[in-house]
Amino acid sequence: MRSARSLTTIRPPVADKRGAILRAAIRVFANNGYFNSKVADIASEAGVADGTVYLYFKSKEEILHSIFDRSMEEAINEGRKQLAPITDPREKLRRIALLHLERLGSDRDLAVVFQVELRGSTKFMEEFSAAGFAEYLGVIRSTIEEGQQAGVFRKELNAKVAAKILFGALDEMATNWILSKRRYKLTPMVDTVLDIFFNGVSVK
Amino acid sequence: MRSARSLTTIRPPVADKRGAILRAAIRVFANNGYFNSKVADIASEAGVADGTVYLYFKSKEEILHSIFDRSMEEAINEGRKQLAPITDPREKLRRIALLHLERLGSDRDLAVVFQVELRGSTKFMEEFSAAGFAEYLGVIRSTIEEGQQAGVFRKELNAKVAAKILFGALDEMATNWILSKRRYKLTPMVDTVLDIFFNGVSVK
Amino acid sequence: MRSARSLTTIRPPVADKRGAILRAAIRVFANNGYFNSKVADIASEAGVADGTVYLYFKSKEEILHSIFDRSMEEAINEGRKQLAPITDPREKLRRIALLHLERLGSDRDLAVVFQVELRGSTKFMEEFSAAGFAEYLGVIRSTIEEGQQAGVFRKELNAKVAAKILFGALDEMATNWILSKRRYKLTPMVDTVLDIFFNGVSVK
Amino acid sequence: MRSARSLTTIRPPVADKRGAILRAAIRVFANNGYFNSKVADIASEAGVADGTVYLYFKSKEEILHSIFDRSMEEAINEGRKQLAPITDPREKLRRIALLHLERLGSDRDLAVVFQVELRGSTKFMEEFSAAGFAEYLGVIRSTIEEGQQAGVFRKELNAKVAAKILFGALDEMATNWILSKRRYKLTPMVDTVLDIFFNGVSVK
DNA sequence: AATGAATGAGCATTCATTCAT
DNA sequence: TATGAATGAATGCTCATTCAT
Repeated sequence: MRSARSLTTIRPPVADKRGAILRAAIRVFANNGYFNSKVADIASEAGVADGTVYLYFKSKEEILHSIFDRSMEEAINEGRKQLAPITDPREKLRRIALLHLERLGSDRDLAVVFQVELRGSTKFMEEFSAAGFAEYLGVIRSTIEEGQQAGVFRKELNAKVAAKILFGALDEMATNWILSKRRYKLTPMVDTVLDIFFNGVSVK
Repeated sequence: MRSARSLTTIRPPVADKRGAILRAAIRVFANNGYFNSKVADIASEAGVADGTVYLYFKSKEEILHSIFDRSMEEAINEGRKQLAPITDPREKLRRIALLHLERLGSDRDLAVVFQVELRGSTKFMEEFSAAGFAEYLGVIRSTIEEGQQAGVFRKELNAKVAAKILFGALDEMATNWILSKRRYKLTPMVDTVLDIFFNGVSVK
Repeated sequence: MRSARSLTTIRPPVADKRGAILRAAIRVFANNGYFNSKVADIASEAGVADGTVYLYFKSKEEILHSIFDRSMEEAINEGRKQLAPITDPREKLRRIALLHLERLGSDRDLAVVFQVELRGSTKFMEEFSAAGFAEYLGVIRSTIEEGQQAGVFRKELNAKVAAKILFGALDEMATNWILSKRRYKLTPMVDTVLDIFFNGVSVK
Repeated sequence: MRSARSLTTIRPPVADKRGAILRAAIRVFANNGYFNSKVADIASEAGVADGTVYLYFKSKEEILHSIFDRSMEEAINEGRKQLAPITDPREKLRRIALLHLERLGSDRDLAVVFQVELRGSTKFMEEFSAAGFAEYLGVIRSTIEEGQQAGVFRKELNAKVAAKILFGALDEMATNWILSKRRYKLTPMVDTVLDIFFNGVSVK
């Protein structure tokens, strides 16, 4: 009996296999790139058999999508929670920027997947754009509009374009941080970005 | 005389095969993505045999690199020429931004390759970053520094970070333009970007 | 009970896939030559998918090596067993020669691979020479030396050269047998070869 | 006129291009093996353009055949000349063996082609066997028969098999010499081979 | 649910050969 | 004769996916 039981118990109870596979995929994609990563690599990194991957994901591509979806969902939920009590548009944008860089800065592998691997296909980029990203940009945009309404940001500015500018700046900070050989903290970049951005969009 | 002439004209004057292959590759990569593009597709698009591709390029990957190299070289040469006579830092930056968006805006396929396909591999991104891109960022940065020296831009700003912000904003304009379903002119975005950026970095 | 058994038997018992592939390769190589044989041919001859070949062998070349290795190992094991009880040097050599021609004579395809395909590359020949072949020649040689010690073979002869002569003679018998259009028994050739060889090396 | 003339003369007068290509092929085949040798390699080694090769040979395979044919023809002509004045069967065999090893021993590359490259295809081996080789073996055989008639070689021996034995021994000497790392003279091996062979076949 | 052996479509690259000059 | 750019058929190997156990 004991032997039978131990046989089952020897293997660590990888309870959340889906999660394990997803985490493994992030690591593998970050190291080799999506197209150069083999499903077998992901499986072995996750400690499961090749076939098991297909019990949780329909295809290799779906894994990439799931990484994006899950991360965006987490980020958006966390974002909503943190933004809820804030009313000052400037403060809101600061929080958004901070969350943006904190999230990427705290998980380099995930950041690589987001900044590099997810960009490698127009197909994905289009969906990406259509899905979570548009929503994200929308949040920035309406916060800017709030600021315009409140009279702190210049009314003549196109809020959508301004939102893209802020996003583009943050995005570039993240990409540069990943590619840089030097190791520095990503979050502090928020200050310069917002210094320039706020000066740029504020009413004098 | 005519016959002699027609002899030369019979076969379509694919004189510049290397160029033809490069142009074909841009189209094919833009449509299918680098990894989903077959060398055979490029060859047939260029109107040459599969093997001919390998007379001009060592590998599929080298084609991608060559696209980048050739385009960057052109852009840099053109840039130098246009920037030479300009002394005002603001004007210089405007010219840079204009060239940036004009170039991408005038060749959607090339833009797709630059904004999407070239981003899909850390390996390439690192080289990219190391090579032309670093130089490009350097030009923006030193122009900003000139502005700081001249007393038009705030001295306390980190010029390198400011350069990244400007680049990131322009880059995002380009990426959004590509992914957008709506067809609009890319170049005019320069105005908003610079409006905000200049207000952001200028001494009051 | 029977059903359980039949479950196992339904799929043709290609139990030993590795062995099946090896046997198929011998047939294919013998018919087309190594360089003209496609991995796909081997796979289909073995009744497996192309990719399956690569589950058992790293490359086409490794298949050729494995054929050699496995056959040599078998031959050497069988040889050791049969030679062990024999003490008379002449008798030993006769046994060696017999085994040599019996083995090749009983599997024409294998013989073709050994006599023809394995010869077609200096690279392989060198390894071949370095590996099993040198050992094989060494056995013949030391048996001849035993005979010299025992006073039955002429002491002034270079045993190594004598060994090569015997091997060369046997090898030629095998090659001729393969290439001949006529079908005859290979083993009996041993008698003439040894008649001449023994007369040639013996003390009068 | 002078200019016209010099134009023709500038290029070194590779008068015998066919021969040059053949010699180049021997070198290339010996170094890389027939299947790994590219026609382009042969052309460049011969100092001609790729296409030129096809003005003298129908195909890559024909080059290999021509190497064999030309060498055999030379060998046979030389052999006939040298054997003509000899009447003693023993002396004749000695001359044959000597010519055999001298020829191979004096041109390692050619030897490699003969001992290794030409063996790599059953197809060729069969033609080889049918063509020059059968004739060669026939000469040895009839010389042995002369010896039997003359009462110096044992009448009960099968002359054809005896011929193969001698050939096999010489062939093995050549192959071993090629593959050996040590550098030694090939021709002296004739002595041991014939010592053993003559003792083996002679009437006591 | 889990396994991992088996599958087979897919593709970059090579190279013998041709042919316009 | 000679050239060498162009051709395009040919193939070893990979890897996402399936499925019998």
